[in-house]
Amino acid sequence: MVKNDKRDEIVRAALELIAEHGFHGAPMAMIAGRAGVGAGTIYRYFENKDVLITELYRDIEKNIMEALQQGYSVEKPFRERFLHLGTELLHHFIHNPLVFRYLEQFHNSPYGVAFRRDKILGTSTSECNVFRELFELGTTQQILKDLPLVILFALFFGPVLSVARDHILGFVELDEVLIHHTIEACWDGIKR
Amino acid sequence: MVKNDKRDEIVRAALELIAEHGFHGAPMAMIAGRAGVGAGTIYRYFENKDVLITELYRDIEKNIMEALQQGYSVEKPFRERFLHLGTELLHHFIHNPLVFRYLEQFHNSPYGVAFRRDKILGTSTSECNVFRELFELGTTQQILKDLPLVILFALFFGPVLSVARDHILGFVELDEVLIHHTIEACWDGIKR
DNA sequence: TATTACTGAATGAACGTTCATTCTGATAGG
DNA sequence: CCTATCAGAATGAACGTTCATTCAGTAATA
Repeated sequence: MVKNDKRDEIVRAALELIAEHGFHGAPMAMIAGRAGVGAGTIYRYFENKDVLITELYRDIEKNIMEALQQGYSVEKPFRERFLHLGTELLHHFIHNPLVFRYLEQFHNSPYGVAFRRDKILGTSTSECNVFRELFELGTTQQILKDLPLVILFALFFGPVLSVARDHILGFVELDEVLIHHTIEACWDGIKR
Repeated sequence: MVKNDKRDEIVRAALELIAEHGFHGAPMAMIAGRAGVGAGTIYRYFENKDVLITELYRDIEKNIMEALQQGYSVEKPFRERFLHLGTELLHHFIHNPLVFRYLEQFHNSPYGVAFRRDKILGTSTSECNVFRELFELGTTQQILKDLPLVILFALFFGPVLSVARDHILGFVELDEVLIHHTIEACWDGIKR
């Protein structure tokens, strides 16, 4: 009987604590406590802390991927598709601050670099594929600036992540209008 | 008796190790080893690890500030001033990868959030002041988009930091042309 | 009862920090 | 010129703490 009950509790507790305090501020004992299980129980579900961390990351990435697909259609015009992905991504971060904070912790750690390498250079089945597809189409169709994909990514993800962070930290209150303007500004940055 | 001999060695070692391995991957014993001093010697110059870390941060910030001032003149037209600051900042990061990596470590840590709060909300004498001044001027003169300062910052710093990171990690090779195009694209994002 | 799931005290490694000791080189007395 | 004295710089082994992980024992389930 594979009870995901406890596994889910462990993952939830890990997300909360790591998002709030970072990897080193979230000891296994604390995660176990928050999850309402014994410290040893975690090791029945995850080989070690690294595995817990990376599996949680994959869960999150899958969720984001699914959220972005909603209402996305290759039929729509290019610009509309871009605006959709941008606003959806920003929405998702704003409505899931724990997820966002976790991703930040993850990306700024030894774990993160290897994953980013895959995402930018490789052909991993990651959240970026839908973006990669769109951006490469945009450059070949001369809709976007003639810049390396990595630069275009930076011009888009850079502001989106910054803005999401500022919102979550309370430096700015993003509403629908502001979100829209931000993504439009990103568009101005990448469009030819 | 230049008292700063050992202090400088300690700071240099801390910069190298923390930039490369993060705060938790750079134990005091390792910093001492790299600096060629005893472990206890560090505590003659710095009260504890936190003080070492934040003093190193202030040193770095001061250097960047100075680098940005070079060739900067409030006489020049707005756009030119922006392009100057942008390219100089990017140059500085690219030519000082250890500094950049250290800043990333710092900003993504408990230390960083408080500092960012100051930088964005407060009136600290930090690297951002020259940017804040310029951007506020740009909005009042209706040169830049009518967006909160924080958003404009995100539209500029977001891409610059992303691109610098990608260059340093080897995901893209930035040359003069590419740097210029990147900063121009940022300009497109923020200009009205 | 047999098997599996769970627990949390025990373990050992790693860390920041301390402090008794050693080193260094300047000064003073002879 | 030599040697004794000394202040403070430097050292690194030792300490106490924290953490991930283990495992012997307990509870639940079949």
